[in-house]
Amino acid sequence: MSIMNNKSQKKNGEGYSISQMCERTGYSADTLRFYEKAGLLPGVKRRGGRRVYSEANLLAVKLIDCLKKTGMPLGDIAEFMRLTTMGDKSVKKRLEMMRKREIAAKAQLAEIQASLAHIEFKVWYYETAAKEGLAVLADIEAALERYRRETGREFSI
Amino acid sequence: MSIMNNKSQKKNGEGYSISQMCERTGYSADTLRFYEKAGLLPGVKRRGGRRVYSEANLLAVKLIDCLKKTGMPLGDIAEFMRLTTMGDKSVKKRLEMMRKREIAAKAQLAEIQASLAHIEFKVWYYETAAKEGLAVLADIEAALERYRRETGREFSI
DNA sequence: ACTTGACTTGGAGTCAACTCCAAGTGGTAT
DNA sequence: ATACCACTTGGAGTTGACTCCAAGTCAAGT
Repeated sequence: MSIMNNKSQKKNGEGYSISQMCERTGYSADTLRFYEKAGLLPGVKRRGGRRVYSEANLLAVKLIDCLKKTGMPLGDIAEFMRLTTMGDKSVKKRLEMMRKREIAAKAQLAEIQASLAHIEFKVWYYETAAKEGLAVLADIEAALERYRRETGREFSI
Repeated sequence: MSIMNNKSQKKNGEGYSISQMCERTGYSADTLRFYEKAGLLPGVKRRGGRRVYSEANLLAVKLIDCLKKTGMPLGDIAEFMRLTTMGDKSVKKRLEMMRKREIAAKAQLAEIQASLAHIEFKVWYYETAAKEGLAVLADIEAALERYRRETGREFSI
């Protein structure tokens, strides 16, 4: 329970340790190190050999998380991050990449929505089968028609 | 240009060849064989050693596609497909699995929407940077505030 | 009968994205 | 001073999902 002494005063003046980054991002230390090695996190500083992450690094990890969720490969993310170290002359390229990502994300959104519609039909199907048995749903077209009637939802396989 | 003879009359009376399945599903022949080996497609028939896929098999592949898109591992899909071969006594279990999938799909939908919001901000950010330079956006909080003002969209990192 | 081409099998190889390990180090607490 | 523990590195191993290959088979057309 010590007040900081002369030397450790600047200890936590800036930046996060790797374990703090794990808490804040949900990524494991191994993964954060792996990302750095793979070029996804350029410019992580060291103090006494240890990694010290900046606020910008934290924002970068959050962006990586978004890009990954829309299916962007780590190699492409690394390329993007490399561009961010190049200032204004890489802005056009970065804009282009983000526009492509926007399209990809919208496409993925549509896919998941279609999948969800299918799964919701399956839930109804098995709820009905649990009550009435699978036999009454044997005719798939009739089952789909009944699903539309009962739920008001539009769905066809 | 032959009319079917006595023997080949029933040739295509029922079912699809593997190449027809590739066309209809977008999956490669290797992948369809791999899925069968992994237990995702139980009950594929043979004629003269060759696979003959039924309408039910086609529907199964379409369901696999949905489940995969919501992030379900192939092992879990195989388990689900095994249950579908067991009739009414597996309905409760199947319902349970589909309800879990519904939750997973909705969660994924929310994630992609959040990612898309982030990416749309980035597109605006680089569009603005392309016109005015990165310097005017250096203060991230100010940039976010300007983004909300200019686009009417809600977003914060 | 012979060629062609789409199919079969088992098994090996590839790829992305981690995940784990062993040996060593630096700052803090007793 | 010593022990502790979170951290460091390079590199090997794992997992999931394919993808490719070699050798063989079957049915249809010439």
